[in-house]
Amino acid sequence: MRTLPEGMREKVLAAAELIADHGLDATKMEDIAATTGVPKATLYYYFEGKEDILAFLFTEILDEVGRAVDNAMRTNGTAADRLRAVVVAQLRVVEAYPAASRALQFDLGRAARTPLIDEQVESAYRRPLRRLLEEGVDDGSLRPVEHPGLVATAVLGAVATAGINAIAAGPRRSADEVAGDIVALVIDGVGA
Amino acid sequence: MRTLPEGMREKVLAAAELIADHGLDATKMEDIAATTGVPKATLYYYFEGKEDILAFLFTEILDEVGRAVDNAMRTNGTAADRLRAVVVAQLRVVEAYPAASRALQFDLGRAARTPLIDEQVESAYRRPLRRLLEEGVDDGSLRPVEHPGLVATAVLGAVATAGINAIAAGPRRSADEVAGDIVALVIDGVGA
DNA sequence: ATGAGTTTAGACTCCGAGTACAGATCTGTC
DNA sequence: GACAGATCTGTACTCGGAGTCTAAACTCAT
Repeated sequence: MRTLPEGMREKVLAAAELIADHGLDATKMEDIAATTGVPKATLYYYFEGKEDILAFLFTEILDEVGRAVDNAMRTNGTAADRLRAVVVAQLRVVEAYPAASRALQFDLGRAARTPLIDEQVESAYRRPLRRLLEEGVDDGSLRPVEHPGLVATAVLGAVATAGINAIAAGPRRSADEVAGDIVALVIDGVGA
Repeated sequence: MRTLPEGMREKVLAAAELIADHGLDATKMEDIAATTGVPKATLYYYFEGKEDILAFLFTEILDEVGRAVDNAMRTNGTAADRLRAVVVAQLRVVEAYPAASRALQFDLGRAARTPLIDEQVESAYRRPLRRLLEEGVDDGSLRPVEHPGLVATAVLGAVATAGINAIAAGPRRSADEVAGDIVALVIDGVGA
């Protein structure tokens, strides 16, 4: 993928909606050209193909998540406090990029097969969560778990699934409205 | 889709592995024919097309989840007890159908866009969870949450994501090994 | 004005989904 | 056994869309 010129980024981001609605394979290059306003030949000049466009969209949103999570990790307070902040940060990105988030969930499988994307998911989502779980044991704000990696994956699944299906789709709630329940689930569970 | 004759079901289930590995669109009808041993013309005799085969796979696994969850719901004990049983039941199905589970996650978007499949996800996963959350408030075993539907989605996301990525893929742990951490997360959270 | 990089239209190749159909094989019925 | 109908399968076909190629137009620095 060539580096995009001024303005091209925003145009191409508009393809997210299309892809989220129909899935990548049902989306024709012609359609992407039509909705983004970037001619097909130009798309092929900048991107390797359809998958590359999808990878670009994912990279954009995962970069954003990475930055937001990084900031949340830097706040001071207990690990539990930072865990709350990380979850809220992730939900806010879903709110900011609803179409790309939906596309990401829908074409997750493809995403996971691209090593670069996979690594981004790892570093933006799973690794920080896992680190927090470990730090929380040290500072006493979180309880120890048997498999931290597994629990990190579960938390990621909970936040992403709920976020996407309640914010970017379905009831279209705000991130803040959703955050309470999700944070409470992660920290306290649903037990009485 | 015509009703399948004796033995055809098992053969076609073998396609799950293929689809889970490469995704549906990268999987050629010829490939499915080759790995299942069912000739392409015969596949088209029984199924409308590729999507129909995928829908069949999803329906099979979702039926299974539906049955397992149903049984778990029928056990006696508090809502919290049954919630534990439901989560374990869902993890066991992932363990029993790893390839189909991976395929489901891989082509999640397609599943969500197919009304019949979507309804099955709803009735096998989300509705029971939501009902348990409500019953748990009544019997005092679970705490009330603001949006039960949202929390049900989050729990589904946690269980499915962790199950698929730790049982059907990645570390390939057993359902029982994974269940402890996941159940604990859902009921008690990770807070100290 | 020249040349390098960018942008685009349009025509082309190639692959794979799905179709058509005819022949083969199986199943029951008289 | 012979026939009718359904089931099964090989082969040849159409058609749409991904990606390629080329050449022309346009931009912009020197």
